[in-house]
Amino acid sequence: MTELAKTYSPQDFEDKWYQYWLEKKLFHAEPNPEKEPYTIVIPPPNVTGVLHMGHMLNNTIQDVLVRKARMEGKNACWVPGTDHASIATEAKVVQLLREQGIKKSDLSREDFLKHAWNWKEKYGGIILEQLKKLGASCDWDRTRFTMEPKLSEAVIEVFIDLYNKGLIYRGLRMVNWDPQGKTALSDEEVIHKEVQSKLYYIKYFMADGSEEFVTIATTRPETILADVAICVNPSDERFKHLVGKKALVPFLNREIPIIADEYVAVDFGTGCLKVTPAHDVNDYALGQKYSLPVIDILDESGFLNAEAKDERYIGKDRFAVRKQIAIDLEEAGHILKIEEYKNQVGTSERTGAVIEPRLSLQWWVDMKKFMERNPEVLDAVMSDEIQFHPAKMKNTYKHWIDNIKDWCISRQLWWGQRIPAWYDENNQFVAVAKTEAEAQLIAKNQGLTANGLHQDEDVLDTWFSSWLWPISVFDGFENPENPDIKHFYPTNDLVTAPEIMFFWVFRMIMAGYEWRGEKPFKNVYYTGIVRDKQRRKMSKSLGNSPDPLDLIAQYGADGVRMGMLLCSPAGNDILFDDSQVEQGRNFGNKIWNAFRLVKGWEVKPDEGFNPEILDANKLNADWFAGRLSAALVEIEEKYKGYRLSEALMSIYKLIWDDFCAWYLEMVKPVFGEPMNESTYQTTIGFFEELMKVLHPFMPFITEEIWQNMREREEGNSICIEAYPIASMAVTPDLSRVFEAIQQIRNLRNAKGISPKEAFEISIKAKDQIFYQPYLFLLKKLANVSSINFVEEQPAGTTLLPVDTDELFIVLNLQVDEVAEREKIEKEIEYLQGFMKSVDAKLSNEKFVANAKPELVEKERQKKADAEAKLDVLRKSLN
RNA sequence: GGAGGCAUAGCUCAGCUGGUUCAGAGCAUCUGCCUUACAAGCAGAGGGUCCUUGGUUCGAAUCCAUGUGCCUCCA
Repeated sequence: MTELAKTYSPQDFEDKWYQYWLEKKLFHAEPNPEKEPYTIVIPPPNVTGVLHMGHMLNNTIQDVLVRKARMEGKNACWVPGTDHASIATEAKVVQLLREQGIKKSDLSREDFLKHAWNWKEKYGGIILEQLKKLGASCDWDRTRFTMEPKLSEAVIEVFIDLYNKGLIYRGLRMVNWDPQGKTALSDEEVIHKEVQSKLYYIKYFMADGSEEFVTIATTRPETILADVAICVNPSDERFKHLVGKKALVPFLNREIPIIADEYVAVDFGTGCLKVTPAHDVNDYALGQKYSLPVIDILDESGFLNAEAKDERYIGKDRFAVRKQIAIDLEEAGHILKIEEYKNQVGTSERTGAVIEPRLSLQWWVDMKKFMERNPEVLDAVMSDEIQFHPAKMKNTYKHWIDNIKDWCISRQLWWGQRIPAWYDENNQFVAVAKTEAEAQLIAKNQGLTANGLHQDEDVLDTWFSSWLWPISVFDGFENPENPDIKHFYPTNDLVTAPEIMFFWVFRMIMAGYEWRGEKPFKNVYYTGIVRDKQRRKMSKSLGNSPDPLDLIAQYGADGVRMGMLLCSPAGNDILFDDSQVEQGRNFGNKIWNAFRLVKGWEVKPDEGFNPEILDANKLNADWFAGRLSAALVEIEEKYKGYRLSEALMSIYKLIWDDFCAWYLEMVKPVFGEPMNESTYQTTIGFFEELMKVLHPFMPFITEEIWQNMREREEGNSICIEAYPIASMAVTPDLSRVFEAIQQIRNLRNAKGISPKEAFEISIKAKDQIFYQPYLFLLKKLANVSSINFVEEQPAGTTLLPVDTDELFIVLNLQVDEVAEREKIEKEIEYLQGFMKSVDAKLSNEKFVANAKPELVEKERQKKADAEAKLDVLRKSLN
């Protein structure tokens, strides 16, 4: 490269370098006993997914961690892949088929799956391709899919294993039913939303023909058709006389008993509860307790079935019936009143449909028993064997485990691993087995003859695949002793969103201990949720989410990565705004131009240079080396605490402020002059180190610059360069010199004096020698033409206090004496206040007695410094 | 209804086991600069009763309690 573009344009090189990295296989890892492994498994995005801002954030963080580890010489392995997303994918395929005029019900299971696989082959990899745009350094040779044969086999084996251990059972229970997806959902897949609805007050007349009635409040009037009882609190005086009597269900005139149970709250609604065991979890429990019948009036689509009895409603959707029955009840005089009411309604995470509690036969994991077998699942997190970042997430984790419920794992779908359970011709359960033949064998061994053996029609919950991910991607079920799993497991870091702590994180920990006897990861980093400026969650339906690929096209992947990470401490939501990405892009531009400056220097051997320049540059380099080391230590600390935003901010300031604003200005030759060889080399060396430190965050620009700063051999890359280590060298402290420079610049600003106009200055210093090496620097950066040392303030000069020294400037214009005095007086006032508080402390016997000695000493030092400063200022007033 | 979290500059956040050179950073704002690397820039400046009220302490942004307001999860 000879000519560098004047502005940074990431589009020119980002794709090129990504291709290069792939070609050189820099992201591929094989087990290597010589190297310390560092592993991350990606939270597999849905095959149906397209990249959104959440993915961007999440995967950028993973990439930062894995790139840093790789540069540290670890055997870094980031395993990518996707999950099959049962409901979402099946819904997509059904939709696609419908557009082609094909109904799912017209297809056999096999044919449907063929369509589904076709769909997956065609669209399933999109999101992984998008991750490449972002720079994700995944080991693509290891890409896995939760429904590929090996992983599916693991799922089936795990199911059988758990069944044999007595941890899985089949049971008739109330489940969350998605009438649109026509499947059961786990509790975690139900999203509760507040909705505005109506509370209907309905009269139920007594069966004895009297005029008496009870009033019941409900938001779901259509369910009265499934009522089997009315329940009141036994202590409720209003209804005591009615307990044991019977009431009539409106329209149906079914006689239902009035029972009493503590469950009913006296002060809620009317104090009377209608009991519909088939359509409410709590009612179901009540029904069980009092042996009440169960009348299920809804079919799998949420339409009323024949059990509803009333012809007006049979075959109609529940919401249509709700409207209609309200009108009919009103006309029939059963409605006392209707109130506006806010309540929580469960909706399906995938389809958005309103969930119906529904009684159905499903497969469950017995979580309590599981936890009894594996107490480490909780203990490991509480004891920080597995560390959560931020740690406060531990509370939530514990609370959830303390209230754990069984996990419903069957789904009434086709896309997924089919449950390996077998039934006979009467649909009686026979066995859990991998194949029909094995099931037959089991039956025989139990002395059963199983005719018409057939497999369960349902598939397993997608999370029942995902929870095995850290093990299954390394084929740890197929061959638990294989070199991959032995080397790469347990993994190091997991980066995920807080809302899937229970869906996924918790269950992976369960699986880890159950099948490997070992945690699946050492650290869990919870990202925030990406929101817009109004704190709304970014979502497709709101349309408030920018397309990450558009952003990358506009600002470059580095800019987007930087913009996202600058404002996203672990566990905090990120309020996304384009301006952040702009800041990232601007930073890229800054680096780009610094590189242009350095590359543009004409370099000549040190011989023949003014020794003053050579000496000064040597000092400059020493100073920056010190800054760099200090920053490296600081950055390392932040990494250790998973404070990536802060680490990035430190790097940002190191490059922008220390390197560009100070160091480069310090060594920059005057216009037209050459740069001396040794300083040039040192500077390039610094630049190289800076690029390495920044590389995990901004992989593309750092590679581009790194490749161009020196001759590189084919196949080399900054990706695999050694990460910089802090040195211990003692370095000059320039803070007083910088302060002097800033004071002078400040003065120019305040007085409106051009930076081009050189000043003559005098210094009254405690230690003149100190300044000697830096006079050249002071002149250069503050545009000072001459410096001399004095004992007293020369006449007609302005004083600038620098630490405890005094700086005098010859100003060729009228000084505003009054303003000047005011400023100094203000400063004196502050220092006096400061002194007072320090004195108060020092004269407080209890403080001197109780505080640590070094603290007291510090206070004394403060006092001495303040006194010296006050001295300077007071003198300047005279 | 239950559990947890949060409250510091206009915005987003730091502030570790209490101790005024810690009230701080970045962005935004304002002022002055088209100073030959960068206007995607340079040099500066202003801005906060650390949510309220109590308490513990020699000393509280920091610990405790109360109230208020927001958020998340669960029912």
